[in-house]
Amino acid sequence: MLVRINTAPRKPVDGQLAVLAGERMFCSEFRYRRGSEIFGEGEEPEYVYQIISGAVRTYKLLPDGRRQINAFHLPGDMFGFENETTHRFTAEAIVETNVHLMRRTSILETVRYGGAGTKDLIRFVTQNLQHAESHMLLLGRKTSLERVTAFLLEMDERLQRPDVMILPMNRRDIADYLGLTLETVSRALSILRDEGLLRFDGNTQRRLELVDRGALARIDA
Amino acid sequence: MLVRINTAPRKPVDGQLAVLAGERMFCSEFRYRRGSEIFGEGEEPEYVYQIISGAVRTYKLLPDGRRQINAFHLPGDMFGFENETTHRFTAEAIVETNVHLMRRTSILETVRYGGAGTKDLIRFVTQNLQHAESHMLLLGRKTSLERVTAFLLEMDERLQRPDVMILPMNRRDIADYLGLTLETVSRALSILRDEGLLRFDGNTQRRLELVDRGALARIDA
DNA sequence: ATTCTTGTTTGATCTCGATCAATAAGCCGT
DNA sequence: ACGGCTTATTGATCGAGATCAAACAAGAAT
Repeated sequence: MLVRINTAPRKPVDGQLAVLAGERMFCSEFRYRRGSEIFGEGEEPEYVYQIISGAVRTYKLLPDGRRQINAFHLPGDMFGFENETTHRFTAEAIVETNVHLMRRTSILETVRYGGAGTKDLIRFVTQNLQHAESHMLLLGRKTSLERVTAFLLEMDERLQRPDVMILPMNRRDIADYLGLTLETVSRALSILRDEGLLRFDGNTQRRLELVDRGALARIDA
Repeated sequence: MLVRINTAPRKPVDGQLAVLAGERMFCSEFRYRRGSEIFGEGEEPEYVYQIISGAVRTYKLLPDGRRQINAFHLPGDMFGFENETTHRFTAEAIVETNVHLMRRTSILETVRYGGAGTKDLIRFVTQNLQHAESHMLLLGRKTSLERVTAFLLEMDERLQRPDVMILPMNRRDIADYLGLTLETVSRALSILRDEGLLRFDGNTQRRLELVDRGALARIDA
């Protein structure tokens, strides 16, 4: 029997960025090592990025080091667009990551001249906003078990429900995304495992299999 | 000595909506009673709103009634724009509220035909996103005292630092905005009062005066 | 004024998730 | 394979904020 795992990107990678800027736009490629910074909060935005392979986290820090991850970006996803003169958060490669990048000014020109990409740009920003709004509900009002379950279902969907899900991020990243500690994330995963809703696959804790998506969906209020 | 309070709107109310749609656009007026719903989550979006006077809360609910308020809207603010076919949250008047409203389709047409309002629309959505991103940091990582302080400073700024700030929303609204309970909000306010950073003005708890904005800013990490 | 309702504060106690701590399990390079 | 390092799990304890509860204050209606 064939087991689908999410090692290879499953979304078409050509889409959004090209649409946004018009097909003939120059689009170079770049590779970031695991853990390296792609851009920092407060820096001037030069490029817009689309992930070819790998994974990226974007986050904000408080002065004392507390971290809130806004979003994880997976193959096919765009990130880094700014309307202002500074980046509002930091972006880092979670694993070795290949991206397409394109000058931000190219995209702004598209908008200025009423290009076809304008609607897509509005849709892109709106989708980010939509994600942020549901994440506020999670952060403000959900329990730890609900948060972890919501995270699993979000990743499951974005990876197109693979049989075995390979998470690129560690427990601390998940915790900083969900407003929890890594211990609480680990405990919640253990509970879900003990109740038979998911399985850790083989001998590594980053591969997991959602056994009962229905029951998980019922937990995520 | 003249004491500035925020009973009257201080921002020009003409701005955004008119710019967005073009000056000649038809723009009617409407009044909502205290507590009444302006639109509900899941409904089809018909209008975009700009507040003339009053205040509005927008929120999401979980099935069991837990509520997360995304944002408060004050005189001059626009809200209710949707790119999708349904509203992503509910909007209610907090107090008696007068709005300008304009058909959503008019605004979408402006974008379709590459109107001057397109850039403003992108800026509008981006500002919402920006607010949501910093609110995620608050909800995920700040303490109750930091949250309440951040709320006070946010309102202070949006009301243009009046000498006496009149909050239109009650403690429960503030709590549901900050991911806390109303008791915790009340306790935090009492702490700030006891430490001399703010005063309750006269005999009502909704009027307050920020005595030491510097100290408040230092608390809000 | 008086009553009713709604909103706010304050206190007592509880609980969920944080913190502290130890162990275990992978991963990587040699 | 081995050792060194990072990541994850699990247990014990703590504490910030929730919950439960009561008293109090402020409007609004009569």
